[in-house]
Amino acid sequence: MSHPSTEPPLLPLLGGPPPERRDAARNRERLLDAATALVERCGPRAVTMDAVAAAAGVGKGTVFRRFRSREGLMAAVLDHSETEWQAHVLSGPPPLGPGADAWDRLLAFGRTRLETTILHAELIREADRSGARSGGAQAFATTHVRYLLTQLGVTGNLTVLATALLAPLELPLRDPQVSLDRFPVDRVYEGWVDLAGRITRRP
Amino acid sequence: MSHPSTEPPLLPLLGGPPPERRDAARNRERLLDAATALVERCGPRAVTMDAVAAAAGVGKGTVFRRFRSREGLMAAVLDHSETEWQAHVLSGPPPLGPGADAWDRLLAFGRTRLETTILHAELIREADRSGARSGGAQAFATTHVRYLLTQLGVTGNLTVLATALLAPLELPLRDPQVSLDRFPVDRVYEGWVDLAGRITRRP
DNA sequence: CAGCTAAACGGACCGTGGTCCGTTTCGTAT
DNA sequence: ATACGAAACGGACCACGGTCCGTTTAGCTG
Repeated sequence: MSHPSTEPPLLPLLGGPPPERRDAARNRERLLDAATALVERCGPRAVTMDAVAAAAGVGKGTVFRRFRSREGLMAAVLDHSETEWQAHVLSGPPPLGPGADAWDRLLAFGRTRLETTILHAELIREADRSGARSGGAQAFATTHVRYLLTQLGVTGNLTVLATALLAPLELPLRDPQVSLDRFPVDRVYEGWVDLAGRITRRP
Repeated sequence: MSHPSTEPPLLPLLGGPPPERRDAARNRERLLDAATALVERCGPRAVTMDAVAAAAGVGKGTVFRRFRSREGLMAAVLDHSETEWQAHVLSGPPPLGPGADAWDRLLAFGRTRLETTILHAELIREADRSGARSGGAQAFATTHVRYLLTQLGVTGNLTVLATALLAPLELPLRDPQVSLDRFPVDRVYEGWVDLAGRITRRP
């Protein structure tokens, strides 16, 4: 024990878990690409883990070590597809991005979130079997809505209020009737604006 | 074609689908009982379809003919466990049942629904993998909330408003932190009352 | 009661999600 | 360059959900 050189953490270990080995990172990317491609081509429902592994040229065990479960893999694919929207929300042009006042941002948020939900409906369902919803996607939306509500001077249990506000934006998941083919989606959005007005106590 | 006696429907076939054969009904009950018992003993997560079939003394195919899927079976068990609560809502004593004014009924609804959700959390998760939620349980809650909102003179898109109102009552499903061990559940209920006030535009 | 049909039955069978463990590879320390 | 421990790899393996189809049975008709 005379040589203290066996201690790896010379720096305070800022980044939490140790970094990924190079082969691991490479495989993660291969897998994500393969999965995305397969999902696009066949729809999420039809994609099997074996197929993803094969397409990525990797063993099945590797898929599960990286993504834990089928649900985890789908969540990763989803997150990846939603980064663009998230970027728009965080730093895109107003009214969705910063610059507009909070109410207008909220409305833009609702509209675009509703559209995105419809667009990714199948993938969301696959990524979120058994509503654990700890996945990045939901967390992002919740955080942002809480922020906007605060900006609007809303006080109270923000978790409850944000949950209430977000739920109807997921209606397309339950009711396949609600699609982009106009009619019902506009109706939902209209109702949602009313709801937002009530929750923020607008006259 | 001279004998028209081959036509079964002498009466206009009021009851929709034809009634169940006696053996089928018997097996449905056996299966429901067996499933309920197993769920109670081992928790829903651990109950396999083979086990239910065996415990009911029935072939596996029969389980699937009756309940379509594992999810369907769990939904049936859940429905059965929730009948008592539903009866209270429909015809029990006030303020949950009829007799009290709509606002008080709504509050009682929220309280008891929250408690019931916590009580049946695991079962609900198993019964509702991939939020189809066409199951009786959710439909009942939605219908009742819409009714109460109407009584309170709320106008607008009631589907959207009811969805918003019901969502936070399912928070325990997402956050295992929220349990009956007092603190957080009271906090959620408090927040929900505030939400209900906002949605019905109470001062 | 015999005969018939549609429905219900059961369990062998299949595909897929998930695990396990012997082998290989990476990164480092000497 | 070599040695070595930790981490990643791969694919055989298992369990469970769901289907299929040959067999049995309920309930009617004459």
